Amino acid sequence: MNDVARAAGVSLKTVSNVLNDYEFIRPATKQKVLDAIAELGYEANLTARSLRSGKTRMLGLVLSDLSIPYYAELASKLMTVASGRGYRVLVEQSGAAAGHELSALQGPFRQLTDGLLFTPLALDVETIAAHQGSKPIVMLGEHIADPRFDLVTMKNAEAAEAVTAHLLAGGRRRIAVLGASAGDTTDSPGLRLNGHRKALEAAGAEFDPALVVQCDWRRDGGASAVGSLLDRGVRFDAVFGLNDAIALGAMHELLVRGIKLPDGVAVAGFDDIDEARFASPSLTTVAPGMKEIAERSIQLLIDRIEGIEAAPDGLHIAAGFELKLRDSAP
Amino acid sequence: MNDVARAAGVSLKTVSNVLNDYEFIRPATKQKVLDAIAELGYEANLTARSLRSGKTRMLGLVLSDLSIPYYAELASKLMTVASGRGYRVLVEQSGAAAGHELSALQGPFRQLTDGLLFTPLALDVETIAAHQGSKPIVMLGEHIADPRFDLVTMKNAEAAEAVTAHLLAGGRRRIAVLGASAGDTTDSPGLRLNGHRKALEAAGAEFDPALVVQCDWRRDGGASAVGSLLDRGVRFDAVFGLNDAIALGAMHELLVRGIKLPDGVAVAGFDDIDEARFASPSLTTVAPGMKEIAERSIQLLIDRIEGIEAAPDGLHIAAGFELKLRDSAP
DNA sequence: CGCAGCATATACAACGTTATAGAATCGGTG
DNA sequence: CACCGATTCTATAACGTTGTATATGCTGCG
Repeated sequence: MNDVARAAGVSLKTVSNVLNDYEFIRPATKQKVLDAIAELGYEANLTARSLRSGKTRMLGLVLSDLSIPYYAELASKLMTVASGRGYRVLVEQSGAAAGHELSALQGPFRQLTDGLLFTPLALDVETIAAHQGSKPIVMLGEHIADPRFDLVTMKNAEAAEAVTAHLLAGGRRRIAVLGASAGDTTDSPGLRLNGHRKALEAAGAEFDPALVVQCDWRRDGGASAVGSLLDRGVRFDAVFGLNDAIALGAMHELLVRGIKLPDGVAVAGFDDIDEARFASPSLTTVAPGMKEIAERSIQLLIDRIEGIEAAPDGLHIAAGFELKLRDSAP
Repeated sequence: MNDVARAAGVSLKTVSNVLNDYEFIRPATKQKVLDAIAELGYEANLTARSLRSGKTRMLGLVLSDLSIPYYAELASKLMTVASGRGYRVLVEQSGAAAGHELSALQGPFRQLTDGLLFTPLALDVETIAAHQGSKPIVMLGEHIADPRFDLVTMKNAEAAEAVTAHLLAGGRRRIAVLGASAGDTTDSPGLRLNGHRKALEAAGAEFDPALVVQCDWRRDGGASAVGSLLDRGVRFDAVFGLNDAIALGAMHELLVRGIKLPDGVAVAGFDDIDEARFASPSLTTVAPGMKEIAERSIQLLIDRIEGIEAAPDGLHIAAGFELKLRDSAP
């Protein structure tokens, strides 16, 4: 920067002012500086800028594992949106382990970022509240629905209700639900299960707890969950996987066992990952407005970082959803 | 750091020395400093450290799009490996556009990272060579196989040869190859096609150019490629998708058109993404040693960064592969 | 014509760390 | 007991930027 200043015949600070769009600079001066910058191929040192300003223009994204398609697609969209606003995204994989989540919240990772997009899976609200630090955090997902935190999420209950309503409309009466959690009704599985039950009630259909199975939110979770139902001789004519991975795993297991889809059993999922469109049969599912989630969470986080006080604290945003009817449950 | 120094009754630099494992420090002094650090909850400022040392302990990863499962899985593994060596990975999506690739090579992104893992898809070798800068770069993939650059890749030709040999051994004679490129024989599609031809030759089978189709390396590419073959009435009894996404898309299209897998047409892919195991039928493919690729590329890049001169310049590493036989081509 | 007041540019210090060079301490040796 | 080398510690100056306060022109008004 010194060289640029000398070449342009101005002071160091004037160069800095030009770079920072300081208001009171004569056009002629500004042009001289810009010319000198172009001629010398100067690029500002971001590390020094960060040290002085206290900002890194990086957003932290904490998720369990990038190799999970839903998170990969989300991360990709978040990066694109952030990039348009002049920020980068630094990803940290927690493996859904409390220890990792905590260190992402407190440690060096936090220092490197101006704000956090956080998908807590293991930590509880109080622990997070106790270690939230001073920089802004926006929660993604449902695990933390607390008035103290900003939250961007999807319409879990409404969307799940729509899925079940669709299955019921198709004449299905015994709908197996795969991927439930252990009793919590405020996390994603809980909310989605609630939506499912609401649709059953609305249609006057019976809710049979024997049709609800807990499992990992992964393909093999869905495969073994549906397998266990079949092995135990539980009858069902539809499967609602609480996410697409579960539904796809279940679909695979059903096909392996010679069950026709969708005639024998209809299958529906949740998330609309890219893969759902190309499964065989293609998977009926719900698109939870991921683009909107990406845009609004980045927007909110950056507003908080830059001190724009548009929204009150603890803002909760739910993106719109869209039912995607495909061959697995037409 | 000043506060820690005061609390421990030593100088600023001694605290710094303790943090940097400087050799000549009395155990007693070191303990005093560590106690003071613990008591005050001090954490070193990474930005200041970077400014002074010129290192950020971040590695750049340039790839086209994180939402592509192969890249997502690779990125996930690279992050885990890097984390074990005390580095973070900063991802930049290029969208396979030359402009983005170039700015990842030169711009602020480069400044933020100590070294680059680069998957160039649009830029040619000479452009890269002209803008490579002074920090280390390790190439991932085949697009740049040049003695001037370090490269970590997979055994494309050998693995593809093994796939085709397997299809031939299963009695298939007319194998459609989906995802070829426009003539280049040194990129991934070219090398894999070469391996395919070598297997044909070894078995004395004829190579029919009409069976080779260019398409995008995505699900819809594979779907439309196999669709066009069927529409044109080209006969084939097997499909070799040059990556899994193509193969899965093709599989979907074949099933939609009522063709039985694997009886009517056998399908094989390349990459062994997680999804391949859970497709219906499960996809026969080749696992290209992604774990090994992640480990060795990070190892090599960090060695270059830290100035460990173990290997000569322009090192080329090819990870081992493993054929995964599944239901689509048993 | 002098001066207030705004527009424009600058000097200097500070952000928190590490590199360099040199000072203090210590045990052992001639 | 002076001196040497090895060990241990420290003072000072960077790294490259931006914030604060201040200086310098310039315009227009009384």
